[in-house]
Amino acid sequence: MRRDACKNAVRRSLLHWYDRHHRVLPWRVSPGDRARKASRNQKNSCSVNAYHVLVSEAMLQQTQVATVRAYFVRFMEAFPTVEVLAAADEQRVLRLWQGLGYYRRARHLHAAARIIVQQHGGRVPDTVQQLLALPGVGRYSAGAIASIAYQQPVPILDGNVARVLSRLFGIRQPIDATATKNQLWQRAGELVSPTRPGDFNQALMDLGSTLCTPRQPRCADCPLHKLCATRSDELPIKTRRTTPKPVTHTILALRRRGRYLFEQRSPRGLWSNMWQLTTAEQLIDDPVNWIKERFGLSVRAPRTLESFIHHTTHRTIRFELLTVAVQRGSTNGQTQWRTLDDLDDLPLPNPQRKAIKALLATDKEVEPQRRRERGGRQ
DNA sequence: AAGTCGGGGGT
DNA sequence: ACCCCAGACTT
Repeated sequence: MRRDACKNAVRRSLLHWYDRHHRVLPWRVSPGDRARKASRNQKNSCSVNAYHVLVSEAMLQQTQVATVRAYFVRFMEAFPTVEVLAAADEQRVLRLWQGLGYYRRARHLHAAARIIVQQHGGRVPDTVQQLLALPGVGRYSAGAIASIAYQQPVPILDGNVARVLSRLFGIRQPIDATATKNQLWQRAGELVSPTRPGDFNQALMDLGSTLCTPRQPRCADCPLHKLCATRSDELPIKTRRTTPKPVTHTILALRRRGRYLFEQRSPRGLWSNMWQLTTAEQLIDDPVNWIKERFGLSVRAPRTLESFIHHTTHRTIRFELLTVAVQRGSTNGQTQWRTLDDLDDLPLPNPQRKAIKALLATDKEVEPQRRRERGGRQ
């Protein structure tokens, strides 16, 4: 009984706060817009944006709202409907995802779009069970799409919500433990508003990202202050921590008549299906021999350009960038010779973009010299 | 239950 | 340096 009263107070306070302070986001239909559309009796006023919600949720996985904004807008301009996305080349989808990270998400979203068109008549499914069957859609995303796009009273649990609920209820167990997560899912399920589930879930996330932040939460401004068991940043408790492993990758940029050799990475693992200059995921002591063995090409001494560090969650990668001039060399389906001013269609990981920038800088130095030399002889 | 998968924001 | 982010998937 007391728990029910508390529950209602949380819902009321949070939704009231959300109505006044919700963030305005490109993929979000504000409560006012929805009411206006409903009053005009527009068909599908909620379900038409389910595709927008699907795309945004894919982009937002482990990625901050501020980062996603521009990517979402560009993506929707390129692929305005689920049909357009389903018909697109994966290469183009990856290119629009370039720089966002976790590239498997893009391929999953693309595959999901094709399933939605082929098996669901182009309509994003509206049940958690059907949503969970889509690639790249897990428990969180299924709940988010069902509640936000279809007003279904189902919970969500992401990093924000876990932090807010752990503080609100004073949950002192580590939130990265499976048992704690299950407990939090249950509490979220009991708490979710039956009348405005989408707004309620988004309100929890907005609260977590603007007031109930990991450090220095603004408890004085919090609508749940009087209901909160913690009112500080002493919760949540986390246990997991991993230190990145230091490794070296060697980029051997093969150059032939102003073009560089690009190869596509494997469909699995890091930067899956993205493109790169010929790169070995180790330190190459003897580049000449390595090229001989790998490509069957005899080359003169390579030139070392630069070395730089790239950080990912699990690795600290030192990239060694070398260039090698070659006289010949073939291509197959996984490789292409490209000029550096014609790469707009190739999805490239950030460190590769950095390497290409360095190549462009040195080409600018080298080219005029050669031209002068040729001119001098003539 | 632990590991893998990116890159940027904030402190 | 470190933690965190509208997680999902594999092992």
